[in-house]
Amino acid sequence: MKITIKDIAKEAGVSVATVSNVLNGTGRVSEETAKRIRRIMEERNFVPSTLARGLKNKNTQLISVIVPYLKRGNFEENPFFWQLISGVEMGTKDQEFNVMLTRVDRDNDLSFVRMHNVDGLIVVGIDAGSELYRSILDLKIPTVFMDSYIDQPGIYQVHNDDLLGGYLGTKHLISLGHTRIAVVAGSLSGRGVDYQRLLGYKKALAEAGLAYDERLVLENGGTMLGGYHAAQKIFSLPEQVTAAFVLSDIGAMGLIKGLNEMGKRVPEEISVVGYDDIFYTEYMIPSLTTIRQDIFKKGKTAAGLLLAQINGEPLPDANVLLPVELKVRASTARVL
Amino acid sequence: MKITIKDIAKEAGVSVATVSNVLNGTGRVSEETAKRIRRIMEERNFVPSTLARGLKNKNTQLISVIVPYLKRGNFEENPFFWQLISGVEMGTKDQEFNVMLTRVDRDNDLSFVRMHNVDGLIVVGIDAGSELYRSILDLKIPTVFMDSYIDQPGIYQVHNDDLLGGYLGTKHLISLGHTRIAVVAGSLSGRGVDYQRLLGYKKALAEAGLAYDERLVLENGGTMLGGYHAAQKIFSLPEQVTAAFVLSDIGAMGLIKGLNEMGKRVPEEISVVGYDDIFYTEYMIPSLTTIRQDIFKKGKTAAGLLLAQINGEPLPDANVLLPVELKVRASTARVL
DNA sequence: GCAGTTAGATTAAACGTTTAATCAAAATGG
DNA sequence: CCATTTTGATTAAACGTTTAATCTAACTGC
Repeated sequence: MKITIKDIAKEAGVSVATVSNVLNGTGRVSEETAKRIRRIMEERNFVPSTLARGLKNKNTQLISVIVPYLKRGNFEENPFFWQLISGVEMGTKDQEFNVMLTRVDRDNDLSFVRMHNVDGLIVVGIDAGSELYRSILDLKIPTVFMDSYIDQPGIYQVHNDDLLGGYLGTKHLISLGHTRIAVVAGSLSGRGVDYQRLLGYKKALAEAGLAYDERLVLENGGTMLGGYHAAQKIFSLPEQVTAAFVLSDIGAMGLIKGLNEMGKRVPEEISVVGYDDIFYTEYMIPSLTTIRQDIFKKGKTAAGLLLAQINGEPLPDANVLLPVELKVRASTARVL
Repeated sequence: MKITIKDIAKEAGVSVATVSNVLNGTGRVSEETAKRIRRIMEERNFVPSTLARGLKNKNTQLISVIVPYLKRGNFEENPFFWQLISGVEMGTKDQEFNVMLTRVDRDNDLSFVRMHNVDGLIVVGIDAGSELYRSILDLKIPTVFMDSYIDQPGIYQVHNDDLLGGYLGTKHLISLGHTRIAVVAGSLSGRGVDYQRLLGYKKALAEAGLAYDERLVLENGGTMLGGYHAAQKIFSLPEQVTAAFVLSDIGAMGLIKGLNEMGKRVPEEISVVGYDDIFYTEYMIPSLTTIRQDIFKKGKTAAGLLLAQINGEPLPDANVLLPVELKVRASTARVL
């Protein structure tokens, strides 16, 4: 049924080794024979089995993106991840790698990596203190970490400048006259992206001579629903805030909806800044002021780093920091 | 390095065949030996190589979802696909299948299927007249088609009741007093979902004694931007419409944004109905009246059908029709 | 006590590649 | 013209499994 190297060899009247050699450009094969073999492969529509190849030389052209601990829905609702994965996919395509989708649950089960002999891993937003992190390192396969701020040498990492992002968003609000600015973070446990962004927030406050008030910092789990519920919380704060910096666009979407239902007008009564610049920001009503990070590019960069690692190429930099940018749209306004 | 069946065999003092037998529950192995082997496998954290397995018995526990011809961005922006893929993933997980992500471009390159010995395919929204469709059938591997309305026996298919969806959305608008209802379809070439939904639209019109006016039917390519641009088009129609039925929520999002910018108020001046019920419908402003199809379930169903096919189980039905439901929210109102 | 069955294992081939080790013939050089 | 090198190929082992074919010893029934 399936056409193998053996069939090609027989038809060309050579040994399988010769076919393998033209396939890989190894060994010595006369141009004449090579041409003939190539023609036959073309005709017969031959595709070498990655399985057999992988078995022999331990590579499968398969990489996997791991997004730890995200509950169902929680993962799907956030375009961030999809843009990321899409970027990864694009970054691997030219080298004929394929991307396997894997959600790793609390069970920390990574057996799929060895089962499928995955060549490399891209891990998003993991806590360096977690058991999963240890397990991943134990696999000893090429890995690129993303959005994890791991403080350990020899680890390949990709980040956007989260501190700067936190700073820019806050500064923008301050420049509009806001002084009481709530922060709605996804999760502040660990030393991840939100922690960095909060550092940026603090920095901007300090620069403007404003005091940091931790009561203004909320957590929403990075979900729409969390953002939605944050609306009420924001108005039960000790002192009235005039702006909110939500550390995900998805959360901002929920928050604005909540505010809307409470009769609070954005941006007239309260300004909102998001984070990520997902597809929908321009289409939201009002369109969302946000911190843009090029997620697609981030995915592509991580893929590049991973493939270089897999191919044993010398890496220019093991720690890539990508830029962020403030996108001012209609959800922020000068304070009255 | 990697621990194989051979290592287990040696440690247990048996042959590899015996280990393989306890692994698969085949052959005859005394309970005593089996226990010992199982313990050693546990201790050594043994994971059998899917590669070697696949090579021997031609299955790889790998399936692939194919979404044909979607341009970059166009794919990522629509949560429909992610929900679908997520559903597929969930539907395969218990059987230890993994999902490979593959975007097939105009080049119709399906070589990854044979390269990785993919066990089965889920194909979304393909045109039965296309070359790609032929190529897929030529692969002769288990396949489930989704949203494709293929008129050919022996093909496994999953749909939501698109005709009913088109009917319900239209009827809802009619019941609110609307008589001039624009349709913004993604693409009406071919006999796909939008065609079916349009049939439903026509049916509802006919039932209400309203004439079908094809000038009211627009195409937006199923994108946000397309929906956005449709806003102007709608107001250049020969006669004023009071409602729009957009055949994707994403498109509706764009349309509402466009209307908003034109100073048209939704739903006061124009009602909008979407289609899909993606995550964001409840969070949109106004929240979107739409036709709900359980996309996640659709993915899961397709996965079930595919796995049954792969496992050679008798299939209850090769043509599954899932229900749809009208979700009335805030984007539709009685005509003035 | 013996033929026949059964339980519990082993052997070896096969899956589709790659690759190191060989080999034969042709080309080269002095 | 012979020894050496080069060219163009082949052979065979290996990768980690599965599985049909065997084999041996123990058990069964009469």
